[in-house]
Amino acid sequence: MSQNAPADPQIAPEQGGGKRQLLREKNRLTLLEATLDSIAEQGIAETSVSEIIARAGLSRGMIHLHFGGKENLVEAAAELSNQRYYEQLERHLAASGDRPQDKIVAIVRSDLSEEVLNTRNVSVWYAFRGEARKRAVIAGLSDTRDTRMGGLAKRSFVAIARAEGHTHPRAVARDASNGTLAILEGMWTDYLLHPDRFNRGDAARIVFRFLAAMFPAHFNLSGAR
Amino acid sequence: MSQNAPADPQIAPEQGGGKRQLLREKNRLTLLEATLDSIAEQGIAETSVSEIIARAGLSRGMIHLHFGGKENLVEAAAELSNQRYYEQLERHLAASGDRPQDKIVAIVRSDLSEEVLNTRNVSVWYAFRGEARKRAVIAGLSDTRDTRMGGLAKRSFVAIARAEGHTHPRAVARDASNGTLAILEGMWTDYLLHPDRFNRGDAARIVFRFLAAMFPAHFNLSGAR
Amino acid sequence: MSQNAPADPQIAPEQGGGKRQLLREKNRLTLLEATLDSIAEQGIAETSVSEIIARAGLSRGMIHLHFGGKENLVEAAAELSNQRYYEQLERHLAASGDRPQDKIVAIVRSDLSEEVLNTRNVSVWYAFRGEARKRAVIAGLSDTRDTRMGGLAKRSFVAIARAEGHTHPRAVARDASNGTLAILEGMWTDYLLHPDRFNRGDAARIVFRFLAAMFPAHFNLSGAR
Amino acid sequence: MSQNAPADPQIAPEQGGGKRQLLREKNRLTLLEATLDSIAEQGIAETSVSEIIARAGLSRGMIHLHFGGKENLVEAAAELSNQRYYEQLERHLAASGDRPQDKIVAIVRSDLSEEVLNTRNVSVWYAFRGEARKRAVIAGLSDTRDTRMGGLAKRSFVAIARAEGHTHPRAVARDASNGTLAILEGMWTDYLLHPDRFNRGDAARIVFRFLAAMFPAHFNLSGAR
DNA sequence: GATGAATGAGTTTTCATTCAT
DNA sequence: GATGAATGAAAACTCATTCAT
Repeated sequence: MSQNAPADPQIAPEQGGGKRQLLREKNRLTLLEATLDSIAEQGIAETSVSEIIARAGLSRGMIHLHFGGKENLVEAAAELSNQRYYEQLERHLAASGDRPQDKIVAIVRSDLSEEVLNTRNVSVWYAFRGEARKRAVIAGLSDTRDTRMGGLAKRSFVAIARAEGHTHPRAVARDASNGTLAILEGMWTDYLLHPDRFNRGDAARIVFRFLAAMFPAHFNLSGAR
Repeated sequence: MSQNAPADPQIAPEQGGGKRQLLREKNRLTLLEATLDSIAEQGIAETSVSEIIARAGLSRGMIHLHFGGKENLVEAAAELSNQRYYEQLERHLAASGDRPQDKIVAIVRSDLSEEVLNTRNVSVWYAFRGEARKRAVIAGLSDTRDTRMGGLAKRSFVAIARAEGHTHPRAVARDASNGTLAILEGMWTDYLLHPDRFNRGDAARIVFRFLAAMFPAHFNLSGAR
Repeated sequence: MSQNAPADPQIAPEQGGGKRQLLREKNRLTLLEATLDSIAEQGIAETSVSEIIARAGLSRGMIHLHFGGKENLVEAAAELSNQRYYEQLERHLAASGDRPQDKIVAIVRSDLSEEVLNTRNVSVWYAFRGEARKRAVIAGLSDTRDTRMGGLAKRSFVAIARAEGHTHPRAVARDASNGTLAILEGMWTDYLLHPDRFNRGDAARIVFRFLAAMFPAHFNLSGAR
Repeated sequence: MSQNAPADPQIAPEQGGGKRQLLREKNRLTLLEATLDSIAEQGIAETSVSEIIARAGLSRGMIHLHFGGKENLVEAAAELSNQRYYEQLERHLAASGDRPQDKIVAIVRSDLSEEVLNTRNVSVWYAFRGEARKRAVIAGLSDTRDTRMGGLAKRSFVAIARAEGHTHPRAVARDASNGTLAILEGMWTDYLLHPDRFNRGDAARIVFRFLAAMFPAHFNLSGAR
């Protein structure tokens, strides 16, 4: 039953708690990963406490010990998933050039990268979306996305639209920003429903097909100028 | 063994027969509507049999009498929702002009219309999406969408791309079709997460901003030429 | 659903009810047979009203119309089964000789005959036995068996024991009678548990092996002198 | 998915461990006894989970915790009942002499003893018999009986038949063995249907009346030479 | 008289949570 | 701190019976 029982905590009782603390953190993470795995594979409804602890190889009580209940655990898992999404985004942005079109390209590339757009993430993402209406915490995560990513995209597109000489650069930029993020959303749905026939290259080309049409001086089909 | 095979309503819906049959059909529909209401408001996980019958004002046994179980009921509800989506689409298509751009406009208008894109539908839609990975029937519904709607969109865009003189009209059309449907998907997500600040006009304008950029001879910001 | 619907009773409404009465009786019997079939194949617990009407091809209400409820139907089926058992026994007795050993042979032959000892009957019999403790009516049926068959067997053995010159013919006869009926019971159990390897000839030989040992002047291994 | 795999109690029943494990085992047994009581008094069909937990004074969930469902519980109860039957038999055999006729006497005595042949056991036994056709596990228990007990009886009778100078000792022994076990079966049925007028002495005498007739040098009416 | 849709009490089962060890 | 046996409310489902047609 407890083959994966964590190392005996009695081993170093007066060492200051450092090891203990580390173990705690490790168990916490194991539970979160097990939860995300289960949600990805079984869906939220099928993700029971028993399922989670079986995957984590930890004891039943641990969920309440660490998270105070299943609900909190699920929300923490949503937050973890969201946080990882942003870490990837920031990584891509950090590695990108400074021109506004570089930022847009980085956003698109990140959103379609294997690290972000994969079966597990997409499954988890849509499972949480299905819960968004009922769970404030989960709904809130998407807002963060809007704020951080939407703001950056919009600012970038304003610069691009100005450079392209549009008469109403702000209006164009707002639509371009919302539209780009919407297409990316749509690509995720496509991946969800057809993980086998989905193709990252095709997805990127579609996005840039639209962007190139709108801002020919800044984008082309290959993804970046 | 089920008490009654859930009678196939298709068998003899209009053979006169009478009040009995009609009432039966009405009850069936009441259950389906109650299920969709509950899914929209509580999510699939919270949609219990008790919840459904309380909303429907019908008896507990009826769910199993008509559908053979909760699972089948939920799937039938998904099918009903899907079917209604298509009815709206066909209505818009029937009322549209015959030019290819008219068809695209009809698709966009239908997808963003109040009858289709409303809180209830979007909630239900995303709840089902969260189940798609686990339920073949529900996943299948989206395929239908691809087939019927995707096919029409693609054919329309091929004609448009040719008329615009694109060198690779089929490739352009394929991307335009997938991209347009992807944006619409994204708009639905936007509506899901921000039903209050969502604006149909803005959404349509964003779509047509992209389409106008790509096919300036066929689309403009007002939605149709 | 009602493929086997009985002939329309409206056909001959004022013919004096003769046909109607006949149909009633036929439906009653169809229900009883369906009940016995179901009990034999599924056991009493699995024999639901739905199961019975599906087998009988009759309507749900009919059970209450004819028997006033499932319980009565099951008891009527038990009585029918019991009655048939006696019919076979009487047939064998009527066809037998008049000597006491002929009667014993007839009882044994009847009890081990294909018409009496077959899968359906044995299954039904043991299903009812399992209920005997709870259902007075069913328990009562076995008493009848004791009375009629036990009485005949005992009287026959008294004559046989006297003829064999036993010192306490009544005591011997009582034991021989009870013992013979007990062995036959045991043979039924054997058939229940091993219908494939059961052999009627072996069963008869075992009975007569015991009887021949006890009353060598009246019985031998071939079953009758 | 079950919350806990129903822990196999064989795994570590005597490893010290402690009160926890002991209590668990006690609860398991309490459930089994309550089940047997209920089956004996109400029959299998009336033995609901509610009935069992009311008798056991334990919680509803425990049945699924320990056995994974009612079906398994009933089968475990059948096994327990069977096992106890064998324990009594072995006890009688161990206390018996070594001569073959002593073994036969021990089998008969055990089968008719108060510890084995009592209202509860007989009711339970016949309830299970009624299920044998549907439940492989329960049917299998009777096979064990055949194997262990039938083998011993047959071997004993072969020795007896040889000593009595029978020309075909093996054939005689086989019939004597099957016949003896069949009579005992029949005695159980008699007890089931007439627990009040059943008399152990009479039952034993009937058995030995047959055996004495067949093997006069080895058996007499008092039960053993 | 016959039908079968409807009922709802009662069944089995699930599962987040608790808490003695 | 960690464990996992125990709990019991609530879930899905069954099914004999009723009764409008």
